[in-house]
Amino acid sequence: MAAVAAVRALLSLHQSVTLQHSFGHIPAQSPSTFLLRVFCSAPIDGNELKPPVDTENVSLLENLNLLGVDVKMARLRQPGVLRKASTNEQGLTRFLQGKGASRKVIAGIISRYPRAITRSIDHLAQRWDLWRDIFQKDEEIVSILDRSPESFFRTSDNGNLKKNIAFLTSLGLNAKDLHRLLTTAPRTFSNSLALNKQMVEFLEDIYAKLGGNNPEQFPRFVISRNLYILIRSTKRVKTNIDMLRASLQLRDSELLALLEGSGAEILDLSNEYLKRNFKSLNQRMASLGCRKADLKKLILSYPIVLYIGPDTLNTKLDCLLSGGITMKQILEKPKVLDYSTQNITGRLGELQRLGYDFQKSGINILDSSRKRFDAKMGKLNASPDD
DNA sequence: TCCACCGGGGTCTGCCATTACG
DNA sequence: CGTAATGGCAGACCCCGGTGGA
Repeated sequence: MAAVAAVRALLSLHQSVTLQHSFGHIPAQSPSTFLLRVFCSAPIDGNELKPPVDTENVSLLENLNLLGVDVKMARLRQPGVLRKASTNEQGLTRFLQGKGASRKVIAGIISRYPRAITRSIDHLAQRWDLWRDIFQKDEEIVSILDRSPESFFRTSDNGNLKKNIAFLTSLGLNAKDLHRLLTTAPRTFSNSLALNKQMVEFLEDIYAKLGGNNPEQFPRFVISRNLYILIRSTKRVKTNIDMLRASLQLRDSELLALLEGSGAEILDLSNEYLKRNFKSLNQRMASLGCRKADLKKLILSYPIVLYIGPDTLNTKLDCLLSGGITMKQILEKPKVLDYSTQNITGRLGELQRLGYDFQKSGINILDSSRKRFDAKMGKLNASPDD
């Protein structure tokens, strides 16, 4: 998801700017003058507002600096950790080094989730082994810690982790599913067992109420379709389901079919986002002369359409319509909306150059892999009047 | 041999608020 | 009380290929 990545980058840029701003009154200085300052200011800590550094563990700060940790960032995130009398940054570092993590990665981990240095070696080893039950190589785990240190370190409850794995397995998730889940949504495994159970029970419940036949299969189905579901709140999922049911006036059987199909993939969207996308799609279709029934049919047959933001969706529709494709064709083959605007535009251009007639030949050609599309283009180029 | 149908796969953290705990 | 643990939130698509029927 390039868009997400871009937003992330913007966010973190913003964060680092605000961070610099909020610490603007502390001039950049070497570790030694920094420590000197701490010592000098310590005796005179009156009742005026003072930087939090006075009570911080000075030798800890020194260690962290040596490790290349961004202490400012750490202080911003979990200030309490820097005041602790005894921590395990050395042990953690050796441990992670032993697993193949670079200095830089380790520093990044501590900077972003300082509490990591409060975990004991025994704890770390045990947790690592539990993750290794799911991952084949230490390397994979290191890359996840690098990506999301919090997922691994946020809780110290290894028993809970063990129970989660057992619970997820009991739902029918196999080794491959667990691997995908832990790779994609590692936070799931740090949830309390109760929280995970709550979502699973919620799903079973809804499914049973709608008259589904095998409620015990349903959670596994939803999870493997939507790996993020367990790190969302039941409130969010419920609100989305209610919203879809109400605005499309779905019968139980229709809602059930939706949830059993690709509908599972849009359940975790934020409530506002789903609403906004729905509204925008509704408006656009109305302006194109579609009926309510068309909208309902589209969403039931291709729920993913609601995943697409208003701007992207409208651009895609514009491209397709101006390329000589009708709304009717799109409604019959909504999967064409799956492809990126860039992909669609590029293909439309290529096809136009060949004088491809969508009314005659349909639009299936747009829904194909790059390889297949190119193969088809090769053929069309060889015999253009086909 | 072709192509429509269909399902699967990648991908997602870092922060804040609240509650639990000592 | 301070810190630790935990829950929740915003953010916002794309692509590939097996397969069975024509």
